[in-house]
Amino acid sequence: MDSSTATRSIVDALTKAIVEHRLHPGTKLAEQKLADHFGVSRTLIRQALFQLVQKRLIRMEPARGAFVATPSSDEARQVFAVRRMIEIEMTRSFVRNVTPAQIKALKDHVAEEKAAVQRGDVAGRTDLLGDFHVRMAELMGNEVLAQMLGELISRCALITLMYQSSNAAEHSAEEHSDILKAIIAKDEALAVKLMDEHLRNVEEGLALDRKVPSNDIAMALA
Amino acid sequence: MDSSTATRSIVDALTKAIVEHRLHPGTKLAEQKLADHFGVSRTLIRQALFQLVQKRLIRMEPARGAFVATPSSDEARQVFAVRRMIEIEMTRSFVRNVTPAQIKALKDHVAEEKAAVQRGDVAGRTDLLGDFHVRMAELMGNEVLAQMLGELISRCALITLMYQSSNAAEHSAEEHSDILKAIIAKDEALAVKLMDEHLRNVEEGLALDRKVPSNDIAMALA
DNA sequence: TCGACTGAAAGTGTATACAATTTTTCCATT
DNA sequence: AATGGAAAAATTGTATACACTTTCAGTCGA
Repeated sequence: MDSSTATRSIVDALTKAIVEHRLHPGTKLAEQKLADHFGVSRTLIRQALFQLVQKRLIRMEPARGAFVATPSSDEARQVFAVRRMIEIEMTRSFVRNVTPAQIKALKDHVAEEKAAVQRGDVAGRTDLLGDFHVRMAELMGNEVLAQMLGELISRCALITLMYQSSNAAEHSAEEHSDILKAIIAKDEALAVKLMDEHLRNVEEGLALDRKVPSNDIAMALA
Repeated sequence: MDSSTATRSIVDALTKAIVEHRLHPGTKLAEQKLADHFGVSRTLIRQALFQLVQKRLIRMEPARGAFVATPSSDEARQVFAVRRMIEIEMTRSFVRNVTPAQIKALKDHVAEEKAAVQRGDVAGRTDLLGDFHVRMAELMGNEVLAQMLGELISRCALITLMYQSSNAAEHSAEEHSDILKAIIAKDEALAVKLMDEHLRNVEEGLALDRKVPSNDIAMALA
């Protein structure tokens, strides 16, 4: 009946599966299998897949099908560069207009993060760490910003899975806490500096130089 | 044959038509008419429309069809706010790493802008004015950035059409020229300041407070 | 004349059919 | 056993069919 809702729910489900690492980079997404799983025809699956291509979460190869995206290290660096651009200014703007309610919301969020870290809930922690940034955007009341940042962070979820090194962002939660303190103190320069460093730390925690297993023989031997 | 290419070309054609103001905000996009026009079945049109929804260039109403988007003034302000966030930092980063080749490319672009202004080529001018910003992103070699900024500027094309006031950004070309001068002088602070002001000028040149003709009677009478 | 009902026309939402391509399987050949 | 290749199976790309919803025109009644 309602077109948007049907395919949208498929898009959401697949997005969630990819972001939550239940579908790994490179995985083939066969249309009929997805159709069977969701109990719909391939038509709707196809519509959903094309939307996921736009979100850069999958890629489609002509006549070969859809695959979960495998972002290159170059792309990863670019995504982080854009995140820094957006989030530095977002932080600046946030500090300037911050309200008590916003501070409380972020405090609650950081508390949740710490709780997840404490109880060793890796999946929950990863989720929450990304959400902190989207939460800031939402709290600013800028849906366009929240939307764009959300998409960038979805891509970061893929990137993280591909390039995660052992010493992956362990202290992100602490860094969030520090950023929040600077925000509360209305120390614009410090908050911006901490946010910039935080994002650089996350990026440096990745092994972006590591060779990624490739199916392409030509590339592997280059 | 090649799926991506077929529907992609439809997406591109429709995007171009919307951005170039050949399709006005609110226009109904009937699937069969589009299918006839492009000489394909509704299946492909549908796939294209769903992608355009993701690009926020159209909206789809359940069982009622697709319409060219009519961004609200709130959304317009948010889009500009995000543009400022991105472009301020982009400018900063650009100045820091600028090369002679990049300067030449921007000089050429500004020259084209001025030529378009001179000969009263309104359509060409509008195009070029947006392209200046995307061009900067491209020159930085960050495709992710260029892509995102491109999408934001596409939305600005719609916004401009809806809220354009008489004294619309006449001197954008000059402002671009001034920004470029600051870049050449490697005056980071000035370049950033000029870019910020430029984007604010463009936004203020719009009549975002003006009531927009609405088909929704309830809203029109509110 | 105006308004509400009714049926037809048009349009959307989804499934299915079918051609074209890719992948797999299996057998023959070296 | 390894290689090559042809037939079969599976998968994608596109069109079409059909149910359901909205829109519109025309008619009837007040």
